[in-house]
Amino acid sequence: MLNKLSPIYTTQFGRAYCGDSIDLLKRIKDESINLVITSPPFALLRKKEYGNKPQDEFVDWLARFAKEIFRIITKDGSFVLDLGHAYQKSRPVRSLYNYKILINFCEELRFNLAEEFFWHNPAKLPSPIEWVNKRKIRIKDSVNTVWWFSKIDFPQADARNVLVPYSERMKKLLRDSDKFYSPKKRPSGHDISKHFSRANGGAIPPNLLEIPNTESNSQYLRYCKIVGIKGHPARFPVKLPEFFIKFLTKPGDIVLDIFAGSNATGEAAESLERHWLAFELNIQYLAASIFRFLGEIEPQQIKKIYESLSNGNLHKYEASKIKPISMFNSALSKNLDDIFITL
DNA sequence: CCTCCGTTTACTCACTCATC
DNA sequence: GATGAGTGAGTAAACGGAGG
Repeated sequence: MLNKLSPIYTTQFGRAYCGDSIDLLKRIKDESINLVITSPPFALLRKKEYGNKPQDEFVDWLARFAKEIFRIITKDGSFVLDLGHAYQKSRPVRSLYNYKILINFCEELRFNLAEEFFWHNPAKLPSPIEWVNKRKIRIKDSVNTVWWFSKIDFPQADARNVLVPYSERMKKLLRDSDKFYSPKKRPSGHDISKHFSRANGGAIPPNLLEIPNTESNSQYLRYCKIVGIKGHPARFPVKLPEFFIKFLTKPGDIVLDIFAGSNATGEAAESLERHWLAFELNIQYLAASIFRFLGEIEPQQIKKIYESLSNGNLHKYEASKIKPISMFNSALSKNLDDIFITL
């Protein structure tokens, strides 16, 4: 094994490593990562090209990674896990695999469930075809469960970073609370006071995250087309990691995605000035993920970069040299070498 | 030629967003 | 305002290869 791990590319804030995440996680020091956010291959019945695990092996398989994650996140760090649902084989009955993960991580690995989130993708196609489209005995499943785990009861979190605009009705109330609102005890028993009319800069968001996954002409996809490859087949929208990075970290913190795929997490972290690490087993997926960081460059140059990264030479590429970052805040600079164990 | 496998293919549709 | 591109899932039938 190499003494020093070599990223296949770096940016101003991040590093992308190719390899088995179990091995890579073991090279990270205890309590050094603020947030791990990831979406593993789901335990679907349909075989996917990125190699998903069967339902009966899934919990044990993912728990091996989670154990390392528990070790490497800071005391007040978080672990956010996006999981889609699946059906049992040959039955219109749900698999409980994502709930088994939740219970295993909390009861065996001693994670807290800080909060459960639901990612609603309204543009999800109606599926699975057999139960939903053909027989019409089930309706379309358009939410993923997103479990937010922590080690302690009070992990770093600030909802003020993820406030959403007030509704039109609430804006009216804030303009003239006397006219639109009368503080009193509600039938539910809640005593809604005068404080309800105080403007706090936005509404507290719900745990239902409505984010359509409809990317169709991003720079990433355009560059994939230029190079002549398909984009990663199961990308999550950048807005999803963006929400949790804003909510659970500060600028300069370190975010890790252990199943990085096309590195949407890295893109979100980079734009929010958080350091990031991306681990991905498939060199082609990881090589293409550099497209997110290149800016507008010539097609010939895009092809050259992709070739040199995907040929397996683990050629180190600095995206920041291609796309100069003008507004780099040096106060946030951190030596990412410090978080790795040197053998 | 037939059987027993495993593999491939047909089936079926809601919604968003950028661009023209 | 219309258009095109992109986003997936599980079953069962069809297909194809190996072996007798």
